[in-house]
Amino acid sequence: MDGDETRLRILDAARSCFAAHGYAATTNRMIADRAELTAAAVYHHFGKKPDLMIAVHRATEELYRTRILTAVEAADDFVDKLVALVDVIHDTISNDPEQALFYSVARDEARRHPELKEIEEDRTFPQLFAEIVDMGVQAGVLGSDDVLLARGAVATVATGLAMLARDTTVEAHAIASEGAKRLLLGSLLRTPVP
Amino acid sequence: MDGDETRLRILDAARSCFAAHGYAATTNRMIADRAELTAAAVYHHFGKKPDLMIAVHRATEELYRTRILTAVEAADDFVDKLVALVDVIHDTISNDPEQALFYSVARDEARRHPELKEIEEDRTFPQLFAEIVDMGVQAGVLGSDDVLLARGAVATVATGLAMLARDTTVEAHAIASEGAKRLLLGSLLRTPVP
Amino acid sequence: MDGDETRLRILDAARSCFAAHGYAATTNRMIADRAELTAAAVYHHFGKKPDLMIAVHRATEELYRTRILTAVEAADDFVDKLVALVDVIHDTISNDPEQALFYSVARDEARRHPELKEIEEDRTFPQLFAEIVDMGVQAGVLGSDDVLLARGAVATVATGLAMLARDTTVEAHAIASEGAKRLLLGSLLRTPVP
Amino acid sequence: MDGDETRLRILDAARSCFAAHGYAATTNRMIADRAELTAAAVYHHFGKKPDLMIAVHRATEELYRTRILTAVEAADDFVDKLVALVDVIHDTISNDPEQALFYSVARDEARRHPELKEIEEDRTFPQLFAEIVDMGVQAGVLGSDDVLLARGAVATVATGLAMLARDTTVEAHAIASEGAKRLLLGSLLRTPVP
DNA sequence: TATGAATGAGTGTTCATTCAT
DNA sequence: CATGAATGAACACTCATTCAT
Repeated sequence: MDGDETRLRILDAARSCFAAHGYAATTNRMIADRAELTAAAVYHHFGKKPDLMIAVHRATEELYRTRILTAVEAADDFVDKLVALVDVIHDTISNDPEQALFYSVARDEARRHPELKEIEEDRTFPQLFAEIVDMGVQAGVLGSDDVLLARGAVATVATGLAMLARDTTVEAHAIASEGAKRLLLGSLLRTPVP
Repeated sequence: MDGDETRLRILDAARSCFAAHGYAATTNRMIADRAELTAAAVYHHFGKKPDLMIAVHRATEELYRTRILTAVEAADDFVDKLVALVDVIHDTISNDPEQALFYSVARDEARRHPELKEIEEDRTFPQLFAEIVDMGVQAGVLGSDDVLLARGAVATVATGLAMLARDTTVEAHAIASEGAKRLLLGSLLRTPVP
Repeated sequence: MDGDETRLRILDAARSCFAAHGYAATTNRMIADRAELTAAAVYHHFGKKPDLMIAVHRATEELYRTRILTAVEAADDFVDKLVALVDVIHDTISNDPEQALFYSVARDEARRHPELKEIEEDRTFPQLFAEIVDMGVQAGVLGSDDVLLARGAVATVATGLAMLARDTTVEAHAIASEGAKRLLLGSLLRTPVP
Repeated sequence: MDGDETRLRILDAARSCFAAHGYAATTNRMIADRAELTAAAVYHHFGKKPDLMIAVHRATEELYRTRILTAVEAADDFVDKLVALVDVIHDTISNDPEQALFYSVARDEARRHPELKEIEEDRTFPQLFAEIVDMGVQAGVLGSDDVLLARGAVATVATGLAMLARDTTVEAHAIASEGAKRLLLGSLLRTPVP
């Protein structure tokens, strides 16, 4: 029996359950059933419940991070990088809304349950956004005194898009994404966009 | 041993706990401890856990509704009514952020737990906003064909302010409230605001 | 408010509930509801649960005892007394089967719950039957060496009729009663019945 | 940690407790203690309380059915089959009176608790008796128009013997069994028994 | 006389977790 | 790698009982 594939099945199942029912209301059996396994098997692979939650969070974040970085690095111009950033966020959310839902649920639950503090303290996205903003500084399109402001702006827009996904249709989200692009391009960059 | 006062203490305690820990993670003992009572006493007054949650929700809503209606009706002009609406929302949220937090948590949990469907189906706020918008129509400041649009706008702004309260400082919320006023006045009314 | 009538209402309600659900499964609230009172009121009149059960038992027995004695004493001949005995048992059971049911349930439960030992130790019926048999001895129709045997026979027939009532129709019970008369008259008495 | 043996221990413990205290007064911890286990372990094997009660009932019935059928089929003549039937009932009851007690308690409780309706609806014994009576018809010793009557007679005698066991000594039960045989043989069969 | 408020002890049940296999 | 058996701690909820009013 393939261990890696099993781990993936468990992660998937756990993400669905946590997203749908929250941390406290999700039982190990629910996850195990969904993954077509025993609860003991879940333990074998991920240990205790908070560990599993953290693992799902890490996996989700890792996936996001890779996708975003890849997309941003593929774009040449910094302007294109920002556009690519918003696009990849929108695409990811649209293709798998459950992941976005899990992500925001995880943030909520981390605030409540001390055992999840690793999630609360996680800095993946701030760091990622800082890296992206730094690209702009190095390209000379962003003033170094605007760095903090710019990071905040990128974070706000990204978080906003993620939150929006909880109640919005795909179409509305697409429109919001367009708006987000305008916002980022228009207000952040020195050189006005044609 | 005053029944009414005890009921209030339980409602308060329950609101705090549900807001802080969510529905599933809140135990009846937590609530009882906070209200300085036994868990059995909570049952004596409110019955089962979902009933208590619903009671808290109803009480919160009732309070909001009364406050908002009173404030709006006290204002003469429709423009003043809108201003009063935003102000009272901001004041309420600033003075007791826990209530606002409970309110949004309740909505989230109602989606997850079928026993709470009474909360999900509650229409207090849409109706309230409809009433307010109707005042505008009767005052002649709102075209009757804009009614649905206006209701949506008011709802969006109100919900937005409530959500904002989850992560924002009081000052930032005050600023956002000002922005909200501009938005409502500028985009809804026939007669442009000077 | 009339205390005596209330006591009767409680006794009635309790008898029904105990008969229908047994001792353990009957709650004080059930009884109180049926008597249209509060559980605390039940306590006011009868004290703890076993006390109430015992009170119902005593009342039931007292009623039976009075009825039976009256009927038996009204008959002149000893033969007529035996006939009257069976008749009054049959009538009582047919008119209020719930009482008969309660009676046998009480016996069962007394064996299980030590708090009810007063019920188990009760000797009302054996004594009653002994009294009746003694009438036969004094009348010279029963030999004094047959006394124990006769008491046993009367007890068996009475108990049997009571038990029968749990699953039988009124008609069938009437027939069984006739049979019981034959049995008693034919096998107990010295002088053969014409 | 043998699952099957544990299940048997739980069934035994549960039968004892239900027989002694009735359904409502039997707690899961009592059963668990008697089986030298935790209450949670009982749940692991049998689920909820009614399920356990039903399982005990089924097991008891299954055992009875097998024993009776085996004994009856082993007898050649139909007369011998009837004798074997009474004998096996008497033996079973004498050897393990608790089982017989459980059986009658289960019937009583099933009438009271709707969750136990599976027990009330059970038709194992009527069917079994019907099968036995059919053997008599096929052997030509019973007229086909007496089938229903014969089934009733067998059922009555069997139930009577079971009920008798609740208050009688083994010796008295043995005598009653002899009487039961006479009754069945004398009144049911065409050919008179010598 | 009758009630509502309050409690402590318990009940059935669930669940995260461990462990031998 | 995966499972079934087992547990301890907890949870929602109930109930008999008391007491002040």
